[in-house]
Amino acid sequence: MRIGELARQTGASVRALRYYEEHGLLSAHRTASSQRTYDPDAVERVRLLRRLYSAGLTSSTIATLLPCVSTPSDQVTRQSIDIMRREHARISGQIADLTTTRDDLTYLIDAAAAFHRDQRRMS
Amino acid sequence: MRIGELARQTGASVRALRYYEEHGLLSAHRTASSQRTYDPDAVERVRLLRRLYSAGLTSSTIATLLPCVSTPSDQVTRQSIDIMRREHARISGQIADLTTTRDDLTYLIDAAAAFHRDQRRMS
DNA sequence: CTAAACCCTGACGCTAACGTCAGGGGCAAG
DNA sequence: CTTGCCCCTGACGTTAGCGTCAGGGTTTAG
Repeated sequence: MRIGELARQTGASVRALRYYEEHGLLSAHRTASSQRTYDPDAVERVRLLRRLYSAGLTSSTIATLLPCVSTPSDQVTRQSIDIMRREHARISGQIADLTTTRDDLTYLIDAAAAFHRDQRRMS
Repeated sequence: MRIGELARQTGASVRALRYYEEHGLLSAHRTASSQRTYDPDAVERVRLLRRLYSAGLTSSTIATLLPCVSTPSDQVTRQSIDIMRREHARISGQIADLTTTRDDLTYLIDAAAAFHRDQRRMS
């Protein structure tokens, strides 16, 4: 598949896909005319990348960890384990914060909606 | 309390606190010489701001919601309720993604650590 | 009184993850 | 052949949330 198709199937922009490649996170074959061609499993790869990005990892962190993900327990170093532990802790903390915030919002929405109903009843 | 003290108690930088004020998220009294002075409850306010930021809200989104937070069920509009609902959904999704990613990491760390132990045993 | 530590207002700098534009090919249909 | 749509490589633009520096007052301990 070509880049436009991959973009459609993953929700990533064409620019973003080139960016991922530029940073060593995604590879492509090339046709004689230099057009990128992707294997079907690139779709899953890109979805993984997007999850990692949205989890707050940076390109270079992802680049360090990807060898572990694609060929588990092969390119493993003490350093990569440390990075994973740090990210694990960071993400756990972030989940806790987000949960707090979400609960705050739940409370606020309930209160606000109730108030809003009352207001309508009064008018 | 002055700005440096507030920074220490919240973990935010002095620059960040001024930035929050600049965007209408934090208010301060001023001494005759223009130095900012904060009420004690500014500490909690700043902590709330940081949670919201780390939950991925932007300054302008926070600015829209803050009236609801500080004076619950007062400045409530349909619009602000919609915003809160959208953010609530977004955050829920983000928590799910983060949980997936964290579980992936847990698995990888276990596998990697085991492999690493084996490697040492072999050498 | 004076030095150290703190605060003020601009205003330019920075990074990440792309957006966007310029300029130029490639290929299938009609 | 040409119209239309997709693709290529630079390379500059953008946005948010601060960092940092310049130049200049202020507060406090001794």
